[in-house]
Parts: sequence; C-alpha cells; structure tokens
Amino acid sequence: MKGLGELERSVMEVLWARPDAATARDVSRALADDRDLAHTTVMTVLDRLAKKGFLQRERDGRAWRYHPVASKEDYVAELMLGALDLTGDRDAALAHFARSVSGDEAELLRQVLAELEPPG
Amino acid sequence: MKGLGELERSVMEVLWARPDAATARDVSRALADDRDLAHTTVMTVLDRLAKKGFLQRERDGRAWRYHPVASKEDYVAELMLGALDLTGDRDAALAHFARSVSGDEAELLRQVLAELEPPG
DNA sequence: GCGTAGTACTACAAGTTGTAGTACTACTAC
DNA sequence: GTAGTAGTACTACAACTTGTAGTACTACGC
Repeated sequence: MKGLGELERSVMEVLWARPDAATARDVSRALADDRDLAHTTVMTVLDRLAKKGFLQRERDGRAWRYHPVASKEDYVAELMLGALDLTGDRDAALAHFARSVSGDEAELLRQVLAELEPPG
Repeated sequence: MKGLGELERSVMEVLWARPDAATARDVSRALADDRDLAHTTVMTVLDRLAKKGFLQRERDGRAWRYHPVASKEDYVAELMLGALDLTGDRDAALAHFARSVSGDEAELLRQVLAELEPPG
C-alpha cells in the first residue's frame, strides 16, 4: 500500500467526493477548475489507480465508471497502520503517536475508544 | 517529510539502534550481515539521509559521525500525522483510525491517553 | 459517412532510490 | 619518506514512479 502522487491524490479526492462511480470525463471536468489537464492524462491516472488497486471500474456502455475501493478514511487509516508497521515495536510507536496529537485530538480519541470498549 | 526507501530505512534502523553516532564504516559493518553493499553505497545513502534532514553529522577526525535527528518513534509518529493531514477532515480520519486498531492496541491507547489527561 | 466521445497503447521527462566507481587526501607503519 | 589504508567528494547510471500527453483505432448518433 504505497503512497500516491499529487495528481493521483487529486483524482482520488474527486472520486471520494462523489456518491457514485464516475467516468473519466466526469473526473476531467471536476479537475478542470484547478488544473488544465489533457483528458488522456486523467484517463492514464485513472488507469494506474485501478491497476494499483485503489479504484475499481465497470463498463457503462463504451465508457468505464470508476469508484474507490476504500473510503478516504480507510486509506488514511491504512497509511497510518503502515507507518506503524515500519517499526519493530508497534506499541511504543503507537504510544508515542498518542502523545504527539493535540489535546483536542486526544480527547476525540478518548471518546472514540470509550465507545469501542466492550460493554460490561 | 517524505517516506524513505528500503535501503535508506535499513540504514536508519542501524543508527536508531545505536546509542551513539556512527561512522559510515560502522554502518557498513552492521549491514554486512544482511546485504553485500559497497562501502561507497552506504556513504551515499548516509549523505542523502543527511541532506534530507534525517541525519546530522559531525566531524570526528577525518571521518563523519552520523546520528538521527529524530527517534524512530518520532519518525513514525510524523508519518502518521502526515497521513492524517492528507485528509480534509482530520478528526474523522483519526476516529476511523482509532476504530481500526486491534483491541489490545485500543487498550494501550486508552492508557496512554489517560496518563496524558490533565490532572484535576 | 462525419464528428464526437471513448478506449488502448505508447512515450517521455523529471525525480527518487539503489548501487557503485574514481579520484583525491591524510594518517600509520615501517 | 613512501606504501597502504581509510576516509571523503564527486560522478554515474539503471530501474521505477509520477505527471503529462499524443496517436490510432472504434462505436454511436444524426
């Protein structure tokens, strides 16, 4: 699970932001505001993302419709877990991470973890 | 704060594992068990790591001694925070991450966060 | 049949990473 | 005082990744 390039991430953002699968044309149009890209560029990136397993695609007439395999939160969580795996001592790294978040974020974590806690 | 390559990480591991700064020769020798690398290869990697800001170096006679700028846990925590920053919604991502760790890890997080909690 | 939208395939330049050679320099031991 | 040795700096190069795009071919509507 490698990181993505900047353009690749932009494309993912577009797809993550949509409820439904999108065609290359849709993505092209969505990106047109910010960057001036050839349509084929967008197609290439979509193709690569699909090959890397970030997107799935299905036929829709002659066109392909792409949609993310995982949610953005899943992706970010996986990146974080991947970082954690770099270390031999996951627990130490996790503890260190917990100490490095802001106070508000620590509070958020406490709440989420409390909800997780098995009842009883 | 980009990710590191495999060899770069191996070199960092060697340095993280030592209490003191090490010379290129030290690192070379430490890596010799696993991989058969030219000494200059190790020097190049050390040089690059220093240029990227992961290592600091000081003269020791004619040689350089390298030592990590940050601990391994710092590095991993920064990677994780970097992943978190990829998202527009840090809190959502953080909550999702918290829900994606194992039960034991959740418990560890609870403990660490409890210790962090401001007294009173 | 012509334009349009769509695909597949190919290409290329810049940057990163792994890998290493060469050339030059200073200290060490005889 | 010279021959190794260990050390550096500089350079190189191939593979891979990523951004970027062109060309050629195809199906569909009018």
